[in-house]
Amino acid sequence: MRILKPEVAKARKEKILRWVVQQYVETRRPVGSQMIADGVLKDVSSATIRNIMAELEQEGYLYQPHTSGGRIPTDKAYRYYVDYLANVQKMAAKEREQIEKQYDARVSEVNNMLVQTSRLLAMLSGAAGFVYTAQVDDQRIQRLDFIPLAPGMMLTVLVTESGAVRHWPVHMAQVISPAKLQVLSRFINDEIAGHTLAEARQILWQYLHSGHRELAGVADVASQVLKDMERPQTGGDELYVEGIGRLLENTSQEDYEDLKQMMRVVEERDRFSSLLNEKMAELDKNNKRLSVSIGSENATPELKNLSIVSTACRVGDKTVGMLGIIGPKHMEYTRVMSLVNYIGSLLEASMNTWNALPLEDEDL
Amino acid sequence: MRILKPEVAKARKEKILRWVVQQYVETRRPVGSQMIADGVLKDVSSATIRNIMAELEQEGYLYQPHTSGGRIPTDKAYRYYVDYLANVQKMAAKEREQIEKQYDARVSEVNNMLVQTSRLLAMLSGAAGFVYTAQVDDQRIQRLDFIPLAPGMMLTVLVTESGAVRHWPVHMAQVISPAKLQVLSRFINDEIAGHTLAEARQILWQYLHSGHRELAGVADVASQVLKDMERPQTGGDELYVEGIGRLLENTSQEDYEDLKQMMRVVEERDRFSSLLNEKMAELDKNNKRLSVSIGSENATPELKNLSIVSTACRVGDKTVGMLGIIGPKHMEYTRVMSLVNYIGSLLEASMNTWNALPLEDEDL
DNA sequence: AACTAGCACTCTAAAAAGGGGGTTGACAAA
DNA sequence: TTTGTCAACCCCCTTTTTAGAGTGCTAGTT
Repeated sequence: MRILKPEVAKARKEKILRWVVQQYVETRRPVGSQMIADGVLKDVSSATIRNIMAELEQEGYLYQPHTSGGRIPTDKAYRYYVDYLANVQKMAAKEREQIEKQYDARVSEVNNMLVQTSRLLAMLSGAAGFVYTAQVDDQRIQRLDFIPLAPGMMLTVLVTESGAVRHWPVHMAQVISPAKLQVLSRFINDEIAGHTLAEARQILWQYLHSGHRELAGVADVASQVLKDMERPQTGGDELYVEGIGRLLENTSQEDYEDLKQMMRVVEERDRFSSLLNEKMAELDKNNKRLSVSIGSENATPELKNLSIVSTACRVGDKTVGMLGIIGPKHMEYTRVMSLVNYIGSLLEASMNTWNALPLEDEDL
Repeated sequence: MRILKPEVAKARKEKILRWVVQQYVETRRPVGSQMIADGVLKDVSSATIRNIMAELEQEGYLYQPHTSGGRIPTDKAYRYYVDYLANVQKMAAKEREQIEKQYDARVSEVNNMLVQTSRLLAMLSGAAGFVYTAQVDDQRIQRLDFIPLAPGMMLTVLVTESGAVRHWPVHMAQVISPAKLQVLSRFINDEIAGHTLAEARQILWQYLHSGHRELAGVADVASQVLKDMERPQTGGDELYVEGIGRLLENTSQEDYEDLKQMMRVVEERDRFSSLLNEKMAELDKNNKRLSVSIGSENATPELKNLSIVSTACRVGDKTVGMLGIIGPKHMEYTRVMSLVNYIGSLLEASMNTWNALPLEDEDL
């Protein structure tokens, strides 16, 4: 009689778990003991494996969709797989290079960097890719300008340090002269560049109420602008999702229902963006970058059969957005994780170079 | 034997055709002679109807998916239905009112009018809604401004008369001072407001080459700007598509394949937008507003099982974009057509009020 | 104790078989 | 020109059968 050392037993168990996950991801069929015995544990009989699988089922890593006919991984299994088993491999250098080339080509050729990035994510992952830029409220402002459109109307244009541009029309109570707008714009940009929008409001409010002399002539306009800046949706967030079609293609009809539910969540942008905001906050708290939410780990029950792999984007010390992919629970986590990770770093680099060259004083 | 007057015969034929279309749209099942006899032509036997249907099949309006088991309308039948049989009914006043209320609520509350409009289209039609704004090349410009970001970089912001805003970053060969940008911006806006982008290029080029004195100090910047304005994608088009999820929900699994193909076309924005551009040109040529493309009438074979109902948006005498819905071939054309028509008029009105109040000279 | 072999049982997915319903074409009669 | 009738047809739905894969259990082996 042999007594198995605990480590050996554990290693074998993990090996089986990993194999079940990988096999299931690949074939989309429940995995049986026979298959494992034939495939990866040739020195052990299927009966033994059955016993171990029964244990794994007890512990909540596997379950049988029907009494007899193979087992499939639970969310807990995926989680374990992602955390312990899928060693986050660095991407092959040549693959990295190829991605970078595609990225550069897209970003330089077309102006909308974010859309292009989400498309690239979708293309390379075979799932849907998204890029999200958070509310600009607590991002540092690079410029804030006002473009006169009509006597009672102007366009406010805001540029953050990460290069995000927001613009929105503002109806003014009274007629304002472009000259005044220019004075105000210059004043504001001198004072608030580098501050967040929230701080900017504060600053402007103080100057206004202390009767700052530079603002004397334009107090009326300034107060209008301030009022506009206080509207809740000023500088709202932006969300791009691309490649839903690709997701449809890589998904069999069984998952049709899941996809419909996902679409419902994604198309109600608010739902999805608040989800991402939570993720962002959590990553910040734990000082991590990459987040993987598997099935029921998602806050939204509609996504219980999908997974989201995402990464935070930071400019300076601020998290300004997220990007990632959303796809079926049974995805190639290792590949997708490194992909998201890498493209995230590319986008982050783009955003950071954007404000690498601040305006010099003498230019102003 | 009775001899039927030709008009009567024709009327009956049309009645049957109309009924087949409507019935098929409603039930998604092939329509048989019995059903017609029971439903709408009670004074005629099913055998007679069979004969007439055989004729209709000969003429290419109906076809049988299998030898025995009802007939379904061909694209030609839908076309006939749309052109002659579906009298473009005006929407009921109370429905119009309701739509307008929703439209106003959305457009005033959130700043992105176009996204909101396409969502509304999707919601009310049960299909996917889209709004497209064409290249701004031949739209009249309201404003063209330059925002300095860094010594060698600025953001160009363009506002058309229809209120469309485009912005793109420009890398400058040399360092430019914001002061120069302002001079240039003022000059440009004085000269080109009301002209198209193409004309603006022309004008700027002439001034530059004739050594206009106002441009003397800023010639270097001006030539850079001109160069940028000549890039082909300057002021490209914009396309919003919303409600794909809704389309999924209202579509049975039979059409799964069609939807995937559609997604492929729509997600390759260029494909879809060039399609829309063709439609726009055609509408302009025939001086029409509403366009209905049924199945194989679409230029793209991938859309052979879908229909597009769209309408042109004009500001002044220029067509600046399109909007509409894309959905299954078997849709309620009458309803959708009047819906698209009406929402189109709402958006057009919004765009036209945008520039109702031009800046007065003394303000500049 | 740990593993294996074998067996009876379970369950599914796919194929095969069966029936009901509705349709068609043809033809003869009105 | 229209109608009534009828055999043949074909789809779709349900039921049955079959093959296959997997499981749990038990007794035996190492």
